[in-house]
Amino acid sequence: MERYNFKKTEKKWQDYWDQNKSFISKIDNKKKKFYCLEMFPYPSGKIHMGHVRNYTIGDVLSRYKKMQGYNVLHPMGWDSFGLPAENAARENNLDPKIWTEKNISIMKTQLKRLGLSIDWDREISTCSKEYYKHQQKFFLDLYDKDLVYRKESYVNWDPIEKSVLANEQVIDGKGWRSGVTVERKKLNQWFFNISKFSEELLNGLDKLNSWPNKVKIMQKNWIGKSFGCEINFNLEKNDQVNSIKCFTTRPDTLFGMSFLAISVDHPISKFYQDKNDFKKFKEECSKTGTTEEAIAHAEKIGFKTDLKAINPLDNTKKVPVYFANFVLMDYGFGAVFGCPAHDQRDLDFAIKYKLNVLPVVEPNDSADKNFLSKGHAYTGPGKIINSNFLNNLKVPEESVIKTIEYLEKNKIGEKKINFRLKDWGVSRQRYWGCPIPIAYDENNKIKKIPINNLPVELPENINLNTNGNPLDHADNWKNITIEGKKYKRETDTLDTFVDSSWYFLRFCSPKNEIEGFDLKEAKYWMPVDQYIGGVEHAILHLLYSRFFMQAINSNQKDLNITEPFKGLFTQGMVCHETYKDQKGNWLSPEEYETAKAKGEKIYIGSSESMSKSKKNTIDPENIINNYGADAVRLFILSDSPPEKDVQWSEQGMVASYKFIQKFWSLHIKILDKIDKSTNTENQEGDLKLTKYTNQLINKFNNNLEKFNYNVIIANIHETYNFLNKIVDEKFNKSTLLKNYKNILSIMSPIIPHLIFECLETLKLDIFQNWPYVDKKTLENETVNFVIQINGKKKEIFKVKKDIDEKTIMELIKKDDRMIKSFKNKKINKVFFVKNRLINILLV
RNA sequence: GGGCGAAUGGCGGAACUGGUAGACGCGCACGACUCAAAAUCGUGUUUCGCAAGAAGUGAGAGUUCGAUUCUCUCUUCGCCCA
Repeated sequence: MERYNFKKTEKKWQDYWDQNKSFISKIDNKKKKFYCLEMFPYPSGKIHMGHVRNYTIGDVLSRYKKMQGYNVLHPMGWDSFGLPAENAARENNLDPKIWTEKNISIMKTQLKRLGLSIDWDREISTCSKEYYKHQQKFFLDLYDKDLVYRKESYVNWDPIEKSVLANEQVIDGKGWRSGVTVERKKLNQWFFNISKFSEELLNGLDKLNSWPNKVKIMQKNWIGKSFGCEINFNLEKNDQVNSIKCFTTRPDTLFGMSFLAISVDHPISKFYQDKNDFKKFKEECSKTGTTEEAIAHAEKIGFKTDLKAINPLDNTKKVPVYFANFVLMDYGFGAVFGCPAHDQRDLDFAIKYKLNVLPVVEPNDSADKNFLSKGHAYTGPGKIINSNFLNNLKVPEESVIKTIEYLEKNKIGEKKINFRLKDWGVSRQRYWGCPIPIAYDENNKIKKIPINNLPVELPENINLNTNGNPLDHADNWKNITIEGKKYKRETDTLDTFVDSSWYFLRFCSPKNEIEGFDLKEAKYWMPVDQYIGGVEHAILHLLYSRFFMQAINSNQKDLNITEPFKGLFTQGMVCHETYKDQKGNWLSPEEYETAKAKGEKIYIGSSESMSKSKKNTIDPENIINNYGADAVRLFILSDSPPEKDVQWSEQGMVASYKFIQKFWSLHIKILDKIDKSTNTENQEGDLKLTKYTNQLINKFNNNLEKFNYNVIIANIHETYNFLNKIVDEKFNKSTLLKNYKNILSIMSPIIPHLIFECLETLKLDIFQNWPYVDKKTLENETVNFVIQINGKKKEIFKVKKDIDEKTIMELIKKDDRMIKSFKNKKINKVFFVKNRLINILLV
């Protein structure tokens, strides 16, 4: 018997798909479209297991939808701008473009070896000028619409990358890529006015029914809509300032106010900037970083001013004004009032500076009443106390609204909605990114690069070994003349998140030279029906893409699509055990094997997501070489639900490989069986086979729609076991062929190479349609009927369908074991559930 | 500190709207083939018990004839935010 040669067969079908352009997609108005998109990769050099998992999940879905008759768009491209290319180029003294293109070519070959049903004619690369040309146009469009602006602002400065990071790119006070503590720095920066769409981005979430709830909640929290009011605090007579404006969500705690805290960047700070102790304090604050998280963890420190703020509800009460490190200039107005009894941060601050603490909310639950003696601020429900005319209001239902009403009536404050979402800083001080199509005249006035001069191309052959941004030093490129006037180019390039914020649109018409996307094509293909990628992009990339769609839509109403991704699926990570030697160095799985063989002592650590830094990676290329693409696809889907992390297991991988081999052997047997069968055989067996097949299709349908791919793999194993068991029985030839064909068909999205080969040996069409379920055959004429005594399972009777209570009771009374159970007992009550069970309660 | 989610054999994990817990795979054990091993095939595998039987889905309660599934409290873990 011939062994299945995966190398030969997989190559054969991959070439076939390529040559026959099997997965090329075109608009077809007669067909329903299905746009399946996986997050495109960064061309780092080689594909990793995370890619394998991501693209296999998408491929299964694409192939399934195609078989169901959808016109499927399943493209692939490269998120090819970014720092690694610049670093690699610097280290190896070559052009980032060459490095990137080489990587793309390697990774493309690797992806093709997975047998993905991708329309490669639509391949795009964000670092190509054909792509970023349009991005520059978008930028200028947004600029015209006031959705892009330039301002001086404090930024998170990554000293390793020598670049600015967005707040979202700062994790634990450290750069998300470099892992180094970020610093504060003031720079002129370009911003996208994402906060203009705060309300739309928040409301849009409600319509996204096919998004994981988790992601929607994360976005909602990120946008952070809060309801409150702004209050104007008058200051005790002062020459320089009269009042300070604050935003608060808790105006109802005003009577508990014991200080006012303002940011060190607050306009008032200009009156203090010459004072040495203030300078020192400000410097101290700058060490904290600008993220909310860093601030929360840092010790609360303040700098007391000589100002006194007057409580607007009781002008006999005056409180000190402090500069404080926990107040940010870009949230609210850079000023908050402190009510220590009901805000932990304020309480910490008040204790440190020995300020008054007056409780103004009495907790509902008496157990909470002594909160202050425990050092806790109380933020829960209750009623207002110690607050004059506000007393006895219910917190929070009445208190906030009633206080705001009062403040508005007396013109002290105003109702206000505040968002946590800040504008998106897109300037990066790097070479390898999309140039910003802007120049400055000698007065530093902004000049848009004329459309005809686009794209602004990156200069080639420039020195990357400079301090800071290499473009700053590229004088030939930087100095330009437009319409006879001299200008200097903007040398910042765009954050790479900009590149990925509209690539899904580009895929609709990737070769259009005039526009970023063709309206007709975009209207047909958009939105993406199923987007698949890692949950790590739950906030940034998805929010930015949604912003872009809003912005484009406000520009081009005809498109009439505000949400780019109709469905979202976030897959889990691929994990592997970690190993360390005695010196504490990480070991790769191969090094671990070698060291173990030598008898060295190795520490086996927890299983963690595969990463180069922990060396616990497995190279997909080796795996494909050893076991083949189908086996890898099968394994990567088999062990865990796709949304959860999966544990890489060599044994599991081998099992999948063996399964492919086993299935091929079985296929040879079935081929022979079909050959030798005639058209008159074994009614009972035929029915059994037909029934099994239909039930299987039904299971596949349900499980595929719900992304239960691991269960599908279990179904495939069961099917093998079933076929293997019945292969020696006799069947009607056409029944056998038809059912077997359907079984093969539904397996083909998972292990396409093997199945195409099987279908070919059967001389059948290799592109099968998805089979329909024959509903009639789903029903069984017998059921397994459960007999319970006092709610516990005792027996299972195989009985005719729709058996009634009386008949089943007769059967029970004849059954020996049941008779034993009934001995000396009386039947108290009987619960009968049709076709399922009977529960007999005995006393 | 807040939000969301999870917890099922030695392991990864199944179980439709409350109705046969442990599908499928790994591992393990035994058997067949073999001089032997690997590979392959077969059988078994929640725990306790020789068995009859009993217990059993993180812990504890509740609702129900019946709870892995619903409710409450707690523990641990994960993710996000502070």
